[in-house]
Amino acid sequence: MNTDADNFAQLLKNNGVSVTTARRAIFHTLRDADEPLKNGEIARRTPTVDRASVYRTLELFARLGITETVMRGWTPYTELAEPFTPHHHHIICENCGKVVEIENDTLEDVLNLVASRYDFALQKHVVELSGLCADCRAKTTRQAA
Amino acid sequence: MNTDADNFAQLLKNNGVSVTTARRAIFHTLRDADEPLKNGEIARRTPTVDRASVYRTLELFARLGITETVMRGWTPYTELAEPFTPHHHHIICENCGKVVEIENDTLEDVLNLVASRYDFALQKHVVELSGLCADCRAKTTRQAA
DNA sequence: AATAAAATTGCGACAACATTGCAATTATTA
DNA sequence: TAATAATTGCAATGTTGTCGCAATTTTATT
Ligand SMILES: [Mn+2]
Ligand SMILES: [Mn+2]
Ligand SMILES: [Zn+2]
Ligand SMILES: [Zn+2]
Repeated sequence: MNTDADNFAQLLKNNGVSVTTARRAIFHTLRDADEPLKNGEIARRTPTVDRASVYRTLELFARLGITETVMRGWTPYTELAEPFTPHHHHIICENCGKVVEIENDTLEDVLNLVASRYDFALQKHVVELSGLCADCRAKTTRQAA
Repeated sequence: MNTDADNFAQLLKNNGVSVTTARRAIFHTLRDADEPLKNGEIARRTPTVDRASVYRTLELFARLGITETVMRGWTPYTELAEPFTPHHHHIICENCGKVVEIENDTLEDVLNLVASRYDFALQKHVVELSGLCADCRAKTTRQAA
């Protein structure tokens, strides 16, 4: 049986880069978070690693596909990707900030279809939805009355 | 007949904010661009307006739905939205950087469906695809041979 | 286990990006 | 056109991301 940490180390080796304590530390920060984090927040939660190294590492992780980065408002958020988290997207409540993970095969299929219609071989995609959750809708409706 | 500039002024009035030269200038910069721009680039292309005001204005525009902001790499890009541009998304070639605009109703439908499945009333969505365009695929294949 | 070579890190300085309070200016309303 | 309210520029400051280089850590080799 393989732990995530083992797979992570293996992945680094396969790509010919060193397995270091800094990289492990940042990986753990990401592992512990249950939501995408701002890059600065990753640095803050990994005080043993210098900020410059955090950025270099996040760039490496992104290049190796260990992480994905999405935009919210004007801020990039990073979280673990495919090998360490099932592929998913997010829908965020504009009112209360609640974040729900989305998994939907039809959506994935349509994205591939669209790409091929424009003669592209799809490699990556970003999908971020936002709106009002059921709770907030209920509250808002009540207020309006 | 209504020009975009008229509609823009009207939209501001409807929302109870002033129609100013600074706002018009930034709107024109966006109007003239044929691609999403980095926020700093918007400031550079609108030298008559102070950078601080540019940011305040972009925030206002985003709030009123005049613009949309999408993330590329770790950088936010802004462009005009719905009332001033037909709703669309982008697919970008990872190799040559070519940007193609996407319009696809099925995609829009699926997004709404997915949102409602998670009990959200969809208000906004970000979709950005990337991969290899036909040209770059052809070149790459040839090289591999 | 010890060593040499290579890769990564931290440091410190810096540049770019973004935000803020407030006085001066401009837009709106009457 | 005068009074009021909203917006702007300015200038200072915070935040985020980048870079070169010497010190440290990792890896490969013995
Ligand atoms: Mn997907
Ligand atoms: Mn859409
Ligand atoms: Zn909510
Ligand atoms: Zn291409």
